[in-house]
Amino acid sequence: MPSRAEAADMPADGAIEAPERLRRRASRLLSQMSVRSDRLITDGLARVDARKWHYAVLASLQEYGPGSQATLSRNTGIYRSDMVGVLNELAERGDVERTPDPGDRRRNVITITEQGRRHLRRLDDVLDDLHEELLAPLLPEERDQFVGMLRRLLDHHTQRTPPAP
Amino acid sequence: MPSRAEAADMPADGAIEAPERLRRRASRLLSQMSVRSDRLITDGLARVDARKWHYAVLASLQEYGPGSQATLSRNTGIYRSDMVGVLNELAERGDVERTPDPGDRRRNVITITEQGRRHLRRLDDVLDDLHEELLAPLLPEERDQFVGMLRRLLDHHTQRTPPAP
DNA sequence: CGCATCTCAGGCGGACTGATATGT
DNA sequence: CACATATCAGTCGGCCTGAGATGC
Repeated sequence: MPSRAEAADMPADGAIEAPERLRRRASRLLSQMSVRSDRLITDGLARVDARKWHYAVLASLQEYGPGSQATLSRNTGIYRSDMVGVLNELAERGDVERTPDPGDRRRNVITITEQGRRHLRRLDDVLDDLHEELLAPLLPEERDQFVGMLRRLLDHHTQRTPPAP
Repeated sequence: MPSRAEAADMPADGAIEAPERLRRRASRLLSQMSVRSDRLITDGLARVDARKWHYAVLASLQEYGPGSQATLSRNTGIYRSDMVGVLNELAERGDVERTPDPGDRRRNVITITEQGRRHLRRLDDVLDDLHEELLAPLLPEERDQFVGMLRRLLDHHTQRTPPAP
């Protein structure tokens, strides 16, 4: 399935005009932009028959080496429940191998294959292009600022806040 | 129901560490940040028994005056299909009134009530606080930059791109 | 006629929870 | 025993499609 309606139904697209009040709220901009970004990435990866979860897992394996599914889950932000399916797909494609850990028989050790590495390189290129499109309106320097701010925000909200001793 | 697990299951939360590669991708940061932002806002509004859609509709009515559901849908980005339910809730609470348009009998004219205006003011205050929390790590000047960039990105990706004559 | 409006009924995928079996 | 791991089943709300009834 390629794109979306493009027709006489959508509200957000075709965006005639939005109240200035709403256009000031970072939360709204963030969620709307996230939807569009996700679409761009998902569609773009679909064109080369890939999914973003694949990229996340392969990148994590490349960077940290083989690991258990739980570790992968922590590194990528994919729920353990969902990780199962992602790894099934990747294993089916021959991008990773799943073998029991001899040292801890609860675990599977996931290893990236040579083919997985090739695919990762490919996906990195595709993603570079897609991000070029995504961030097109920003100057190179602004892109860095933007990414930097997002990082800081994310880090801040990723810390455990509740328990204050 | 208030918050989330907070316990020994989550992957994204508790974020031990994420591959640098993934932490550079604006699309990922965007979507993760959007999830957290959404949560903050949704939970915060829930505490005063409100939902973000309510705010969007009330703000639009306040800014542009009474309108049809289709217009509201275009202004807020809420699908017409979903608008029905949102307006039912708002009407039930007495924040808006839905009356048939005498001039065009297909339409309903939605009008904000005095109570709706009060609630909108209240929600604006709540949202100010929540955004203070959301953007806490950024300096005031950076917040403006951040919002400005998001706007530019959103505007860029909101234009109809496909049909190039 | 073609088009817009309101409504309901549903699909789809992502973020999550819970339970279970296994093992440390 | 408390805890971690892998798996499966299923919930929930957001985004979106489609179709029907009414009216322009």
